[in-house]
Amino acid sequence: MPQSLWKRKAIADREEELLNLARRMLTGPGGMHGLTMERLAEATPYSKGTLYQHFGSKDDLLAALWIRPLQLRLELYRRASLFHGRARERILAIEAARRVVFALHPESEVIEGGMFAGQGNVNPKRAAKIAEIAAGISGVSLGIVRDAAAAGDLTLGGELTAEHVYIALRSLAYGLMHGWQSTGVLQDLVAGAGPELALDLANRLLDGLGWKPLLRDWDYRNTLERIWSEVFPDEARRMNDGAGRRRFG
Amino acid sequence: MPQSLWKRKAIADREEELLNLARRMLTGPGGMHGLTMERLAEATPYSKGTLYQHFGSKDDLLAALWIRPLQLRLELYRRASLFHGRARERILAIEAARRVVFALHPESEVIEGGMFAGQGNVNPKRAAKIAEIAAGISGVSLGIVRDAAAAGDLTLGGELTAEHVYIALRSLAYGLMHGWQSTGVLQDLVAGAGPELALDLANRLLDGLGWKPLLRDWDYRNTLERIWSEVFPDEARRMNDGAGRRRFG
DNA sequence: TCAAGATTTGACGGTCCGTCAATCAACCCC
DNA sequence: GGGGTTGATTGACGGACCGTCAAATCTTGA
Repeated sequence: MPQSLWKRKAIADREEELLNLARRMLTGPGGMHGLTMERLAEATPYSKGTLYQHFGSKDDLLAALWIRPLQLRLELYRRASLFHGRARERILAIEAARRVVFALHPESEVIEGGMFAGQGNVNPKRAAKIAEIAAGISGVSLGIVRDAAAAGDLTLGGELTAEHVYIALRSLAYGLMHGWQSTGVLQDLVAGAGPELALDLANRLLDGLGWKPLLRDWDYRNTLERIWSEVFPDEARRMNDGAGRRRFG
Repeated sequence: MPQSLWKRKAIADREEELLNLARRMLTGPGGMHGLTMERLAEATPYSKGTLYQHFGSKDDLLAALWIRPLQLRLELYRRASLFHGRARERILAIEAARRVVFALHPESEVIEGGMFAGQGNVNPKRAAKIAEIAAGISGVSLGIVRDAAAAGDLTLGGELTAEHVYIALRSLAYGLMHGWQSTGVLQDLVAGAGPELALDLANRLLDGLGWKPLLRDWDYRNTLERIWSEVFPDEARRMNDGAGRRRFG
C-alpha cells in the first residue's frame, strides 16, 4: 500500500518541519521562553491538536529537539575517536567535536538547561533513544580514556577512574559553555575569551591528570590543525559561515 | 517614631519568613516548578498582592533568594583567602568554600539554572546588589591568582590570564555540581563519586596550569585537613548533620 | 456513493503570573 | 472621641500558556 507509505512520509516530513521551526524559536530571542506550543501552531498551517499528535507534551518536543544535536555529537565523537594518533590526541579531537556541536546547535545548551525542570512527560520511546545515544557518547570517550591507560599514557586507579577523567573533561566544557552562553555573572570575564579557551584549558587539565604526552613534550597546535583539517573540515567551514553564527576568535 | 521602626522590622521579618518558605519550596520535590507565587501565598497568612509588595515578580523573588547564598559565598571566600599558607593552598580553600556553599544552599544551583530564562524584571536595587557581591566574589579569587603570579608560583601571560584561571576553576566546579545535582545524563557515572571529586579534580587542574607547588611536591591532604579544621570548622559540622543534608563520602 | 475509520480542529478547563479597584487599618489633628 | 488622610491588604480579574476532547473534516475501501 504505497499510499500509506506516502502518508507516513508526509507525517515524518511535517515532524521535521515542526522541529526546524521549534529550533528557530528556541535559538531566537527569548530562548526557552520564546518557544510556545501556541506560537508554534500559529507559525504552521497546523493546529495545536495536531502538534500534540507528534509530541505528547512540550517536554517531549524538547526531547525530540535534543535528539538531533545528541546524534550529531555521537557521530562526531565516533569520527574523532578514529583520528590517527595518540590517545591524548584523540581525546583532544573529542574536545574539538564538543566545540562543533556547541557552535552548530546552540539550542542544545538551552534545552539541557531547561530540561532540568521538566524531566517528566517524555515519550518513553524517545527517552530510551536519548539514553541510548548518551550511553554511546560516554562510551566513545571512555574508550579513549581506557586506551590511554592500556597504552601506559595515563595511570588510572585509586582516586582516578576512567569515569572521573571523562566527567572532568565534560564538566569543564559544560561549565565554560554555560558561562559563555548565559548572560550571567562571568559575562564580562568571559567576554573576549572565545571558545578557543575551552580547548586550551582542556589540554591543560589533561596535563594535570598526567595524561602523556604532556604539553611540553608534544606539538598539540599541530595536532589541532590536523584535527580541523582531517576530521572536521566541513564542520569547521560551516562553523565559520554557517547557520550557527557566533563569534569565534 | 519607634512605631514606624517596629513596622519596618515587622515587614523585614515577614520578608525573611517568605524567603525561608520559598527556599523550602525550591529545594523540595519539583524544584523550580514547585515554587509558585500562588502556593507561596497560600502557605502564608498573606495574600498574593502582599507578596508582590516585597518582590516585584517571581524573577525578583528568585533574585532575592539568590542573594543569601551569594553573600555566604563572598564571606566564605574572604575567610578562605586569609588562610595562612601558599597561594595555591588559599585557592584550594576557595574550592572548599564552593563545596560548603553547594552543600548548605542547594537551591542556589536551581536558581542559577532557572535564572537563565528570566534575567528580566528584577528590582534594579537587587540586581545591583547581586552584581556587587558577584564582583566581590570574583575579586577575591582573582586576588589569590595574582598573588600566586606575583610570588612566582604561577606564570601568567600569553594565552593564560588571571581571569582564565578563575574561569577554569569556576567552570569545572559548576559543571560538576550541575552534573551531580541534575538528574541528567551523567547521573549514573557521577553516582558514587562524592563532592570530594571536585576538590581532587580542581587540584589536578591547578597542576595542569603549572601552579606551584605541584601535587608531587606538597602534601595537600594535610592542607585540606587544615582548611576544614581551621577555616571552616563550623561549616564542616553543619554540612554533615545540618540542613543541607546530602550524601558525602 | 456511502459508511467506517482516521485525522484535524479550536474551544475549553486548569494553572500560573502580575494588576488594580475596593476594602481595611493605622495614624493624626481637632 | 470623631473624622479624614494615608498607606497596606485583598482577591477577583486579564492574559499567557499547557494539555484535552468532542465535534468536524477528510480518507479509504467496497
